[in-house]
Amino acid sequence: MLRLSHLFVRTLRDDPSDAEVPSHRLLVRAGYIRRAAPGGYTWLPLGWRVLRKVENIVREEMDAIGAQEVHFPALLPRDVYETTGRWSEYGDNLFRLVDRKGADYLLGPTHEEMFTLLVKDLYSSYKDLPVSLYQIQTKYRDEARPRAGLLRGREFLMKDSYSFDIDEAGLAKSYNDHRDAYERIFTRLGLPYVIVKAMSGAMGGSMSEEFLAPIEVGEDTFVRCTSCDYAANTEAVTTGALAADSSEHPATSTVSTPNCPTIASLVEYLNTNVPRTDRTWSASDTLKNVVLTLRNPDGTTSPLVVGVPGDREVDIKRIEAQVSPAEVEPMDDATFAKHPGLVRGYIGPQVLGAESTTGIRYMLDPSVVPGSAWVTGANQKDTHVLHLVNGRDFTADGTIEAVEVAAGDPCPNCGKSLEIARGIEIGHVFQLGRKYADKLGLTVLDQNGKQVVVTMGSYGVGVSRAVASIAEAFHDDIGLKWPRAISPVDVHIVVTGKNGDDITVAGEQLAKDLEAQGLDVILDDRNGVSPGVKFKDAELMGIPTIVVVGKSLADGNVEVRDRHAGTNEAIPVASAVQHVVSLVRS
RNA sequence: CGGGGUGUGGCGCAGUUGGUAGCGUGCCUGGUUUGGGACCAGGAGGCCGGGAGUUCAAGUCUCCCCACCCCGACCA
Repeated sequence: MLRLSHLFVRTLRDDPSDAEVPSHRLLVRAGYIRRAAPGGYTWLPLGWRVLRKVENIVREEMDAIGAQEVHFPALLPRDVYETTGRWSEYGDNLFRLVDRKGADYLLGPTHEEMFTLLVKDLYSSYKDLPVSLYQIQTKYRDEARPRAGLLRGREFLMKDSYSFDIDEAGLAKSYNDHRDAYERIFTRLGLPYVIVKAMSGAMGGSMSEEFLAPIEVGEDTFVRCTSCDYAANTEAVTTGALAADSSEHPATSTVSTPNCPTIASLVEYLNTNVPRTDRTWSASDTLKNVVLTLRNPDGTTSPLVVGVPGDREVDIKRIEAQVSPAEVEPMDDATFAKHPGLVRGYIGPQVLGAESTTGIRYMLDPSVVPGSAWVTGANQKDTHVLHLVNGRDFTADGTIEAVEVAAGDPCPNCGKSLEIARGIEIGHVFQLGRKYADKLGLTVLDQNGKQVVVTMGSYGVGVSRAVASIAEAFHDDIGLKWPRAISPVDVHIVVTGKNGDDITVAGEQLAKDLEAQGLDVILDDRNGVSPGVKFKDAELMGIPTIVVVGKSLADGNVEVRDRHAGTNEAIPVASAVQHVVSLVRS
């Protein structure tokens, strides 16, 4: 029994000034967590209970698919991460330290290497596979900007697991097992989620999906279809097959377009001086050619021009996801000047492409379909060309998903309109493939005695982040509202009487009886605290069922309040225990 | 790393033209209260983020640094 007269907790009347998002504000105000360091939080007794409940649900579901828990040191030697190149590649986000002998160490941000080496250490036969291992441990990342309390810290609790299989079919099964387990985990937590397609990126895998809690304060932007069940991270959105433009277009013509440095001014000029007969020109008739620099992992760079419709923005992150591990940046002025074939503001595809005069690689967004006609730069100042047709008048080196996805874009699955939403990444399932096994030499002998490289999957759940996400999903102006599965206790009893009177005696008895039934109870037995304060605290702390033992005891009743529904029901004292037990167990 | 903001008792804040710090809340003691953050009285609690400077005198002015929050960049 947690007696509020002794529980180590202090609720705050005011919002802490450094907290912005609801989960952060309320978890601090209700006495669940305290900030202890930049991006680091102390878990107080109530918060610790919630965290452990989430952790246990995750653990049970991992065990249920046959995954086995292990525990690593947080302090890891440099050489392990050197082998995979991550000591340098991970960059500033890695916490590095030096021991007394001058040896380099790091605090684990994620544990692919450790798991891979652990399996290599012990297993060497196909007969040992498949196997899935997991850990629930604190991860350390030196985030550039920790924010939003628990949502992005520098130290956080995460469950990550890794599957090891001999072949693709095995990996697919391990992946699906984890995916199913994650669905069960988030369902049990009561946390709404959306599964979105994600980019596998530099990790070199294939299948990758994120579990997002659709919450406004989330940092991830994703799209979902308003009609079918398609959902994807914005970087991973693919454009559906678009029909080629088969219409007849006029021959190309060059026009003088003085003082038209922007798309808007160009369109205005055209409508005034070279109007179309069928309709007016618009930004979507223009082809915008964006000059980028590709920075390869070995340090070399190469230019890339991407063509998109003039009414659309370019999404560099989306491009980057497709050219990974290369990085993409806008071309700087100095580099631009080294390409005399490029005329700033008047770049056209006639001089672009591997076979062209400049030899600069040229890629088109798929929305620039074959056969479509465009207004674009004529590669000389103050001059544009009209009716330049893709395939007739120029050829690109290929297509690349380049435009910033916008609400209203067609769904690649069903063609209806997409919407944009925000979410918190609470889980990620991912087919890693053989990248780590290759680099670290994790092989086993197959049935023919031949060495084969093991294929891996990687699967994460942010445990501490899930606590914050649930707080985001379930709260109101006055406090938290925990789902039963992770509430720190089952029932919160408010006793409004004075020490030793009938009311406090009845409250004590009810608490004992409920506990005897196996329920966890908070008893607000504070003496000399006014009922109003007790009600406010109960609502702030957010236990789903609040029982008030107070003035209605005179009529033989207690009040049973539902924090989620906001209801208040008078229940006879005699049946109170049974009533509450059935509520909690339902 | 760029832009903006804030640092003053535990928490939330005020502090004017420079004159040696105050309010609310919380905490302690005594008393009165007890169904929606009660009341009275008396208390404890502050190196005003740090450093350097200007001045007879700095919370207040100047310079430098640090921390935190927000936006952006970044983010398995």
